[in-house]
Amino acid sequence: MELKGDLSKKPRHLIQVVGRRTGISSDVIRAWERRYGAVISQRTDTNRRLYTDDDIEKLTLLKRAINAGRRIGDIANLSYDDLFELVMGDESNTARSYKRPSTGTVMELFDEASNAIYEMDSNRLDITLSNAVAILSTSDFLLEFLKPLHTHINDECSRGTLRFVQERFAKICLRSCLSNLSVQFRTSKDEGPKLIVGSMTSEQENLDTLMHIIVAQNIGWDVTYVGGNIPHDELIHIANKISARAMVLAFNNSRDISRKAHEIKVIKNESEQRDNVVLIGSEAHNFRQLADDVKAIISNDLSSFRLTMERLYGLIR
Amino acid sequence: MELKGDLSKKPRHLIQVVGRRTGISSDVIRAWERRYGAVISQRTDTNRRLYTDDDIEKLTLLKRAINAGRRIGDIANLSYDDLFELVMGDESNTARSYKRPSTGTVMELFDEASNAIYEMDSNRLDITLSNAVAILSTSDFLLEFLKPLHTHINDECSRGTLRFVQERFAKICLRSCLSNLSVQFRTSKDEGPKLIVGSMTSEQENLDTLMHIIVAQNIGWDVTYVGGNIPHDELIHIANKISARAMVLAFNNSRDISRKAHEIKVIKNESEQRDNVVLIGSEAHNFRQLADDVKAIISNDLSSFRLTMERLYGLIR
DNA sequence: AAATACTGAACAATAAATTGACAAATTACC
DNA sequence: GGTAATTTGTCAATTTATTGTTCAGTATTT
Repeated sequence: MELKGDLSKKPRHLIQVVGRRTGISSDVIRAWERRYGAVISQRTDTNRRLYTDDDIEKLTLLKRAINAGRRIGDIANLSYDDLFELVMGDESNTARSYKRPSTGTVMELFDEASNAIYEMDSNRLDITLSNAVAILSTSDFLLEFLKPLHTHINDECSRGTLRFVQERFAKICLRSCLSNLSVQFRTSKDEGPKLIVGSMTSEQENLDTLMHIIVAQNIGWDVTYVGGNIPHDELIHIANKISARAMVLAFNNSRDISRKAHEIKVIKNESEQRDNVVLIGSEAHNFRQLADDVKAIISNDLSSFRLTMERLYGLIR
Repeated sequence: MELKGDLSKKPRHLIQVVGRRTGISSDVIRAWERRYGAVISQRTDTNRRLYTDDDIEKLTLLKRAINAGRRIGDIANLSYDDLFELVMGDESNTARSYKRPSTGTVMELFDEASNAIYEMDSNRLDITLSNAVAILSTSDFLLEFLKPLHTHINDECSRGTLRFVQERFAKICLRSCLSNLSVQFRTSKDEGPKLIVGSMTSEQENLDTLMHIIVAQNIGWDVTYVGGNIPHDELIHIANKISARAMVLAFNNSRDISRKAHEIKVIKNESEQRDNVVLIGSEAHNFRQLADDVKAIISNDLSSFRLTMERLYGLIR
């Protein structure tokens, strides 16, 4: 079914909506129009700006170009296609040297979220989280915002500054935000290679695992998440059933190391795709030796996980 | 159950009810009718407005559209279908293609979801769930679709037709859908009375509890959910901290009945709002005697829970 | 009799447009 | 290397449009 018909050509988005979707403030959108004619909107009878879907696309490209180091004055009046070429070139060259959003913004969001958690104000926390998603790029959101927030919560809690119920409350909100994000990513048109994510018996669910899922989806993997406490034979079953190209196992609990090690071996042997098992989580390091033996991969943090999954993705494609 | 049966076409709801269901104040509903002809209601012989279920649906969509940044004047006189497209586009940040099955009865949706679970196809399950949300009214979605699906999963699993990993996979998808829905409901400006939802030590999180949360939000409660395994003193703390007007406790585990009974008493005594404690879940019946003594309320199912919470909401307002 | 609902008008709050100014950062130039 | 010019995001002041809320007066329901 084609959605890109009439609708996307129709000017129908208010400037605030465009601002929220592109992460560009309304002031800037207007300034770009005034100064460079970047995107010239239609107007309503009463002079309100109305944008098309294509306008939003172009603004998003402009933002990406700026992130890659371009200056708005130089690129504002390029055609969409030229802009697209430009961005593709820039992003492949500058790889990951793009400019981070000013630390001020992240700090403010962080403080806001932290206060909302302390006050247990779920509305405010939700709003702050979705603002952060809107303003930051996905990897900044995870690496610069959510991951630090998560460790902050854990620290405060073990220090006693945060009560148990506050921790639980916060984590439920974060989980909800992450699973929300994950669903949004899921509905992409072309199906990527399948990835199973889960963890074994005696391993609970964990927010970090969800963050890893987002990263993998961001790369293009089609993720199936099965949660924690899954017996290894069940993991093998689902992996074969949906023909997964890789499996991610999360370890955050130091109990039963030897049993888990054995089960990892079994998974490697019995699973049809033997190559790609990735171990993540704070306790994954326990399997370093084993990983070498059976050719599993260990990823210590989100960044290295991204690299790993990008590499695997490239190999499979 | 017939989806668009006779009942839904019959004008039968007073404006007050519509206001509570949609979260739009009666004044605003009238203003929308007068100014933009948003929803033109039937009238009784004596000029009272009467609304159909479909009217409520449309108003709900209008509210969602406004949440997404639309202005009522621009969208009020769109048809239901156009409005639907609009909202779907707005709520998914990227214009993604929702297919809208025109004849999606509950049964078809149910089968589709059930198959997706067998196949462990998370994409299909997600899409089916969001279609169900879109097509059905909130209470139909919960009562006629999700609740049956949930029990179906449990049945199949205990019968052995469904593997453990399939159950877990399905429940994670449902949880994600529910928490997504809950966040969507949350973003209303006017703050309702606060409600704490959680459960005590040795009580795990449960999908049914999430469904109850949606129902409460639907009525107008401002829900703070803290999950399972929360010690009773922590529950008291958060209730007082955010000045909750009521507390919902979920019981789905038959262990430690007497300890829990004692803790309920403590909560009733020490909490500042003593009147409103509601016990839900499959094991809530164990506290029938106690509930009479300390004036707590027991709700066995979603429907009775809705009534209870509507009554409480009315008392507080 | 009290609560709820209706109408129409007035009011208040919010959001947007326009214009101009400012400051931080970058670039150009000597 | 230092200074001037340019670029560009942000903000304030003012005006207009939109929209939720309130109030007064009347009618209906319980």
